[in-house]
Amino acid sequence: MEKKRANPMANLSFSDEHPAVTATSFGGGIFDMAAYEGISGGDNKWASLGFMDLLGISQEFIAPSLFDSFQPPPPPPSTSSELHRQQLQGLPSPASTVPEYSEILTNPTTPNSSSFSSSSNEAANDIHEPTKVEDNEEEEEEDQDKTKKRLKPKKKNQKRPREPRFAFMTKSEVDHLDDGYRWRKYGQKAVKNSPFPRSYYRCTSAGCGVKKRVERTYEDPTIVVTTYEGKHTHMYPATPRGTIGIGLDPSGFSVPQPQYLHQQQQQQQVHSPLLNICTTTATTTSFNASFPNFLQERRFNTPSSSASLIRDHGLLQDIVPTQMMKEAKEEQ
DNA sequence: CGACTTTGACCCGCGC
DNA sequence: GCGCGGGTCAAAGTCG
Repeated sequence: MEKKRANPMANLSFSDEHPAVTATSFGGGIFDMAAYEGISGGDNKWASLGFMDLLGISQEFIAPSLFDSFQPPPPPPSTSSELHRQQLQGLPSPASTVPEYSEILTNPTTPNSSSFSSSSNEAANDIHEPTKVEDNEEEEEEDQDKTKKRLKPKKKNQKRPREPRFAFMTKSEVDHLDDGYRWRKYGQKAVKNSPFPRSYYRCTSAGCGVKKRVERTYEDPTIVVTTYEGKHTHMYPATPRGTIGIGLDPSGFSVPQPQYLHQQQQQQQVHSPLLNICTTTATTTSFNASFPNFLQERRFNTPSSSASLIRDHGLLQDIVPTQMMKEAKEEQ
């Protein structure tokens, strides 16, 4: 049984064995967290920073246009798992605004280090609807011998187009980080050249075909590589797992507390100049997945520090180039 | 009892 | 064609 997925902060401890992450790769670039922490005093402000904060993206960048096709934002984060979720959604993190989440302030944790990459492929132009591969054919075959598995042969000569993928690395002891959506595990496979299996999850919402792969890197077992595939076709769950459905206004968007806004402004002023996100060649052709939207927007809006994007060919080594891993290690 | 995980089998694409 | 590896299915088991 997988008991790691619930998002308890207790499962995420980087204070001692895993000292503060000093470098985070971001799509091929390196985000020097050590410099950040030196400025910030090394406290747990990290836990209250959203990914947009880390990028130095102020709320001006989170214009409505940016979220035209975006998922509604989540409730305030209670754990780093929720920080993780907000990173996925490219949202500022309205941290430490609700008493229930005060534990986040008492845990001397450092943030997860995340490395993002995203990709698409030639067939990624129309992925707005979940792929419905099998329909009537299958029902007709239901009466057939049920002792055999896989009675429903997939349509031949019909390549199922791959959804664009969005992969990132997270330093976490928790395998399945709670990003707010509800996932059902539908498979697990041993990964070649890795002692850690790869888990396959699917969004449980009806009609939503978003998938998620979770695996650990064999080079650094503390790094979890999560790959999202597809786009959610539903609203953000009102009461996601392990979270409380608060902080959402009727439109589904969270309303930052004044305290949060103030905190964020301060942090941006201080930390934005420290971001060192190197630009590499972006080969991604389209971004129809939800998650990379902010990256794309970022690239156009802030040429001085654009996030780099890499293709995901479906394998870990493609998602996370070895060089990137080495760089991250050397910085630690 | 529903939701979810586990796990072995199966399907498919790809390289040889 | 064959073998390998990735991805998926679905029955059975587990949990709350």
